[in-house]
Amino acid sequence: MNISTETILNNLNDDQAAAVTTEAQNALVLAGAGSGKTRVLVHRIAWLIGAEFISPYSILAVTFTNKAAAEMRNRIAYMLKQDVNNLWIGTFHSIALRLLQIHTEVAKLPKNFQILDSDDQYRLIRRCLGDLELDEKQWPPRAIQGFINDNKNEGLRADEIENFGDFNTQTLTKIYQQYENHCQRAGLVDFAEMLLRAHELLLNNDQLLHKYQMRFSHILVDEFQDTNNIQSAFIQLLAGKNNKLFVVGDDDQSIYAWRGAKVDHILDFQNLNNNTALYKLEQNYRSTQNILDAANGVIEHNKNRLGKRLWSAQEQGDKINIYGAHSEFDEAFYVGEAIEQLLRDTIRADEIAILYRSNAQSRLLEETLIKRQIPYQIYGGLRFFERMEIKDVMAYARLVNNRHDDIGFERVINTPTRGMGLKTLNMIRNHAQINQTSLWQSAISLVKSGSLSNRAASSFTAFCSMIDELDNNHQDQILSHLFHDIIERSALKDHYLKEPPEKAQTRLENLDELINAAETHQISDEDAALGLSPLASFLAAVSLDAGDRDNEDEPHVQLMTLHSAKGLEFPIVFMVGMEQGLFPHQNSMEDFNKLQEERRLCYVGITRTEKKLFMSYATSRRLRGKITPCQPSQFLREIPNQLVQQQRGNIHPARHHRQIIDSASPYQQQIQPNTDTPYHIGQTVHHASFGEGVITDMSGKGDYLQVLVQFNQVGPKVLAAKFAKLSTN
DNA sequence: TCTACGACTATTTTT
DNA sequence: TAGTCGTAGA
Repeated sequence: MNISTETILNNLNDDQAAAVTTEAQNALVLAGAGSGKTRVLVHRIAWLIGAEFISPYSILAVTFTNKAAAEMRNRIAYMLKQDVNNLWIGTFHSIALRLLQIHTEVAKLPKNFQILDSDDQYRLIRRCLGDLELDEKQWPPRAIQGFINDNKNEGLRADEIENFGDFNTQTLTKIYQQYENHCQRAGLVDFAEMLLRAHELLLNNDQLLHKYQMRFSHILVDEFQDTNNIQSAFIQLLAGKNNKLFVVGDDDQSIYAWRGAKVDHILDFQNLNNNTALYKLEQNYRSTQNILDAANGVIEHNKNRLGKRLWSAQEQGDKINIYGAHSEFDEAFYVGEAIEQLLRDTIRADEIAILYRSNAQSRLLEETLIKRQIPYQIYGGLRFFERMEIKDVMAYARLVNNRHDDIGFERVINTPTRGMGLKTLNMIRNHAQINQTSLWQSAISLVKSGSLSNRAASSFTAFCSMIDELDNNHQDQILSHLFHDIIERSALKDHYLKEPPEKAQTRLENLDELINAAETHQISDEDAALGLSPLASFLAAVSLDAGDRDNEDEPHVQLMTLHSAKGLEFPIVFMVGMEQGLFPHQNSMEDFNKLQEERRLCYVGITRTEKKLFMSYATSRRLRGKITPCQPSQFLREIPNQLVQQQRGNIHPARHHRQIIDSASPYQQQIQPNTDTPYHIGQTVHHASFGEGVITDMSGKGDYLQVLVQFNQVGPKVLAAKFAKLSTN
């Protein structure tokens, strides 16, 4: 080993070093935001290999995203200056998948089983509903999807669900069962299934369990606060009584309870695992003290915390800017203006992030940035491998790989249209359902028995020979050739070209990108060892790949939801839409636990900031088509007052809407300079539905003019003058 | 098979 | 308001 222990401990603070060198069997590292969490994990693994001489082969490291896994692997290799290929490091899903691939037979899966993404899963569920002749109105596929995944995350199979004679649960369970049968027959594995089946694989096979328990003497888990029940059970099972568990997490950053993550796992870790040493990392290397104080101030309103208080050796820094806008337009204008100023002050665009609670908020901000010609990049939305054209081509590829892939079959049997409409497809489905075969098989036998219409029969025969030919021509195993052929021969290209030119253009570009991806796909040693063909290896890799590619050429302002900002950091952060009902979100406001999660989300947002934080809210906003008066978010008030620099407005709850009277926005004047309004305070006005009232307050100008009207019948209302059509008699 | 229109809905998302 | 989705009708 060519690395000294000093090198490993170099540049670690005392707490970090203590965690890295722990001799306790188990360790729980509570790592606050920006406290060097990944660093500790990387150094811990380096320490195990370099100082304790543990073989990389005996180490398992688990993360939640591919990105985190890749980063960790690189940093370890860089530090140790050696290849760490035999170190198992990956996401829960990729590790589970690997186990299933190695032990397909024991796991009762066909050798060429396929992965279902959530869109595929949704389609399959709808098909199951059709099989069972259930009405989608009464049994919404989305809800069923939730039911199935929730239960899988709890480790429950359909036959293990208690229904207590409840009809609802009985039906849901029946659908779950039908879905499971389908998957089993067609060799399909969804994301939750991967984890569940990998867990069962070890749980039900003492020999295998023993083998892996003997192998992985050291198990490390990142983002432990985000584990769901099955993930936690999997880790605990693998760790057994004797192996060493090293988990890192932050209870204050748990923001995924709504998808099954349980903070309890981190809260209970010490009780569950004897000999656990606790380490807290509270020194933050990212943010100024003011930002940390603000974050601390907010998160302290939560109960049941393990308790941490971030501090920084950095300067106090700037105060937090809070801007009270009149409307979402005013807010966007403010953000645009502020960003332009920052860019003039030599801040690079990619040093700036705009964070919001929900995706819908991005639109107006985008428009503003476009207008000002500020380059930006949006995170989220459709991922590369989820795009329609990509999934279409992939479906052909899946059929080439495995004719019995029903998901692929359903997707492209009539795309582009080839005269195999709903009627034919239903016939094929029924026949398959009765005979328990794949759709492909079913279609072949229907053609043989002459049950299909001539048109359908001949078009299926043509489809068949196309897939076969693609397969035959692919004997050279060069993926890019295959994908090129698929795109040409399937007539998909012409199909997309019928769309509006701009759309078609993007689609074709994406297809080129897909050929690129195929060309650069490298089959890993493990995949090769498993005997996977390049195609099979590519299909599996794609299923687990979010496929977001970073935009490198020019710096862009980053726009994303607060959720997707987790784990990232930016010198300048804008948190917009800080309003009751939007953030905290309406659906989370009444429930204590949900509100706490929203608060943690706010904490995550604030702690993304290195230097300067701008927060903003609007006193009125168009929500679901309706202009709604809004109150500043309670989280704004939880920030200690002395840290705040209030740009305009007042974050304390309005008394009789007094706050909208205050100074007009300097930014608004630039939109609509000095437009005289036809209204004045004290004026009597008439509204089509609210009736007669008196204007008691006004703010904004021009298109953005808002009036507070005290109506005789319905009381006070804030109205946008432009839309309210008030008559003044 | 394609188009048009009405109904419905509207947090957060990795794998 | 705006976008998606399913169905009716040509």
